[in-house]
Amino acid sequence: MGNEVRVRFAPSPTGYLHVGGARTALYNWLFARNRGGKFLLRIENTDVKRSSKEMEEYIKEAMLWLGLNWDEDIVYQLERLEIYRKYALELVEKGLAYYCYTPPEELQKEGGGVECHEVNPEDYSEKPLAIKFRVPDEGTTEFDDIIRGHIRFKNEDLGDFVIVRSDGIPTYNFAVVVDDHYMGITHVIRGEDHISNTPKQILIYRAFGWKVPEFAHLPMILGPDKKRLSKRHGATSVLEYRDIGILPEALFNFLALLGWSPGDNREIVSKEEMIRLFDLKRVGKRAAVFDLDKLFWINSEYIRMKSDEEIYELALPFMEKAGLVKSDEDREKFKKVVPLLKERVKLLKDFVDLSEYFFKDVEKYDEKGVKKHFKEGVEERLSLLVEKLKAIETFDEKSIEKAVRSLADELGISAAKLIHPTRLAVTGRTFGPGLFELMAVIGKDECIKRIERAIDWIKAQRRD
RNA sequence: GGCGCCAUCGUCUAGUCAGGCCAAGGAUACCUGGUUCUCAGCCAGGAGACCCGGGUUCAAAUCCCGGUGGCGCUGCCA
Repeated sequence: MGNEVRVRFAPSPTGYLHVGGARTALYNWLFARNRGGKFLLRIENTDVKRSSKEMEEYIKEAMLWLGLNWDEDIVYQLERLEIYRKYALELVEKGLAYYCYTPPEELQKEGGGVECHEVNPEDYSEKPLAIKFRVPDEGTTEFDDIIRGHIRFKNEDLGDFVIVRSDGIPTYNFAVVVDDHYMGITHVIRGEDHISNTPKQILIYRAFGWKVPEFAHLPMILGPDKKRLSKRHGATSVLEYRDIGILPEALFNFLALLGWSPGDNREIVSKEEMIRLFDLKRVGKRAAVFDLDKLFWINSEYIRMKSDEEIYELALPFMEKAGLVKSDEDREKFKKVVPLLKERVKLLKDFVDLSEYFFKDVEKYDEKGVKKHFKEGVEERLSLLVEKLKAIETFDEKSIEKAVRSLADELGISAAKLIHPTRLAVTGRTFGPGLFELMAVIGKDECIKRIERAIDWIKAQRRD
């Protein structure tokens, strides 16, 4: 246990788990698994007004969905208030921290700028006092960041800072140190936005005489406009990606490679490989833009790697939610549809759009397709095809193809001239899986019905 | 403003620590051609980057300095 690696992810339950936080958690997780250490979860709920149990549950759900399991009991900051208080008092006794008073009116002001000077607690015994940490006027505080190398701050630039608020709740910088020490954290892996907090935290470690952990500050994740990723860039919550049909393995792979690379040219890397190869020293320094296109591409790769059965199970809920699959019969049909569409989808939810005509009547025909394929004389050709189809006994891919091609031969036209109008008649669309396999799934009677309906529709159009 | 971090194709990146193998490699996205009944895919090809300026060196994407730009922090938020 002495040199066991222990890392943590410490979200505050004030919002959903967004992709930036997820990547931080993921790197902590990979690092712990790589080193055979422990990955811990701490809920930083000291911002009582904005924290909620609901958000905590969402965060845990998102982590588990991604496969980021934590090893020990969750630590809740709010349950540890007396402990922070005790340690803060210890610093006051040592003269390393002091009480200060600010009139309540002043505290209402948003955005800080509140002045507060050292006071004698006995003179203010009835009034709420905050505790401030005393930063040395001189010298520097330095550390070696695993990712960024040596970083130095002048103490005079830091300035005294509040460690316990007048309501008795500790501030982030103080609670983090007390908790990380208590949890035995050996490596603090977090976002680059915490670099400037690090010297303050180191000063606190030293004030207690505690061992300072290693630090690794990860680059930020940006939106396409190079601004910090936020809601206005669209989906940022991990669960939103689940809900459009991103596979957890795909998001995991994508996020892991956003800032880190195993060094070879691979883009698709299994979780096991990542655990084996992960190295904080190979994490990049510069902020990365979150590229949806690449995520979608990775997702389509993962979809293709899975078996038809697995994809059926994963996509079924999307189909049921959309109301396309309602019965056992529908489910049987969808099982046959999956292999036809698996290579054509980027997201699981794409199955809904692309498979609609398997489950519903064709209500309209693609406009451009009509101009291109429903030309003079198609209705006769389609009628002849219907006759051929009616004669088929076993309505499978082969026999359908034979029927279509032989008719084309007899008419002296290219098969394409028959195939495209038929696809439009049967699916309403100009693109999709191979016509013969698609028709086999839809079934003989339904195909004939749809073609006849199309013939009627075309004739009706001619009259207008 | 102050302090800090960062800077390779549109995007993700390899290469930077240990300067030459880099007239900069891969992936994605984009364009073209091939394959197929269409689409997707697949195959082949194309266009596309070392932020700028100095310096060190026989040699710099790589080291040093300056500038510029982006981001972060600057709260009794985390």
